[in-house]
Amino acid sequence: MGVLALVDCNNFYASCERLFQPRLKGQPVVVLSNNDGCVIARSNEAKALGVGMGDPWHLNKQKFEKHGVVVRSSNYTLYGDISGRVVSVLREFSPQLEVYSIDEAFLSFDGFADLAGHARALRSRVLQWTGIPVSVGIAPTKMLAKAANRVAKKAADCDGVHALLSEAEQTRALEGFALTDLWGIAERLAARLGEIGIRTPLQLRDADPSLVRERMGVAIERMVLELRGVPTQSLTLTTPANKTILASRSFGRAVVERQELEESICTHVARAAEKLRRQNLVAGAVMVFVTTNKFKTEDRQYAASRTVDLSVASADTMTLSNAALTAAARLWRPGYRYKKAGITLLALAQSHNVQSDLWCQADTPKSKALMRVLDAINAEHGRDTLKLAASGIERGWGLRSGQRSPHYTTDWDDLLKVGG
DNA sequence: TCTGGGGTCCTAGGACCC
DNA sequence: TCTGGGGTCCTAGGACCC
Repeated sequence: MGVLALVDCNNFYASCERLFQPRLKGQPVVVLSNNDGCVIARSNEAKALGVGMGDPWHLNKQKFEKHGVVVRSSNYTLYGDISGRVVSVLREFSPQLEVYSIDEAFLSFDGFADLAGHARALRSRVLQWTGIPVSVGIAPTKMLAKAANRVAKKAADCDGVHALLSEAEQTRALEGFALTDLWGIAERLAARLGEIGIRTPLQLRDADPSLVRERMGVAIERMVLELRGVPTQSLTLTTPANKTILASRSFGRAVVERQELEESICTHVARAAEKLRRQNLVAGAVMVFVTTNKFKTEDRQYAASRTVDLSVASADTMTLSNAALTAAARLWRPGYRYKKAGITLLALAQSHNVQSDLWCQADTPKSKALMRVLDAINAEHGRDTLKLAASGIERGWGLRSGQRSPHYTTDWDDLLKVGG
């Protein structure tokens, strides 16, 4: 039987802030989202004061002041850096490791005799070397490891480590859980499960899997199996490439001018393009979206998105931001008070087929030569022979092979020869 | 005045193409 | 008179996670 450990950093962002400000030890600390909008992390002391996840800051300022809550703006660069350090310590405790999020990792604990002892050693070394406290849940499946971790965090007497290996232990732990304490079940799903008579984690575990599948779908059936100790999700040892890249921000105040919206779109394009480039990907489409302020119910509401295909060769002067602005023009409606805008890069593909010397600036002699080559090839062999994809570089182009591309080449000079 | 940002997966209808 | 069906893309929305 395989054994997994879920290692979860306690109050991660708040713990990171404490690393460099030892005076915050023992103090209630909260970390705020972008724009200092709402609470996204709380120290135990802040939790004890009743500060909730997602609480808006502007509605809680007085309360925070009254209780001496230390408020920090978020610093994701710092958190990412510390996360990397934690993971490198974890790797010393198991080579089979899945980084699940910025503050969590699943480790295979197969082959270790003293599981709890191994976990305690891990815990103290992470604390010693990085200063971050973690909790460890040990169980045969991811879902049970999540549950075990929850117990480890809650129960003061288990020293940050808890194992759910036997069915008796699992039953005892799940008895204290609500459905929504389970990984993957939130309010809506819990309500739907209630409709078919499933109101507790134990009822879910003991339900007929095929019936659950029929009524609730395959995802919930897998949860039943995982709760029984039957793994349905294995470790993902290598980080899969992103399928989408999103860049968005809320405006500090309502935006009514088109130009202001367009400026924000261009900023988002630049940030998303940076991420795209860093991951060596190309985008096949760009989607732009806007929304009004859903909290202002007296405002007229509007939410829309428009997508522009980037794989069409005809638009030889189109850059990523041109494409995004084209999409923005299609969804722009005057008279609304916009609160949020963003872009998503879609249909991402690895750009390893694209050699760096195939990248060139748009509107340059090289790019125009490239366009002539493509036109010639496509005229001769059909328009989809080669496709052009906007690159991650703003104002740059790269080549991506089409579905049928007998003339595909990764060499710039070859390509120019093909086109005559 | 002030309520985050970045992801995944799924579903469904309409448009459009062949 | 009988009036297809499969596939893909786009838009929109739902649900969940950290």
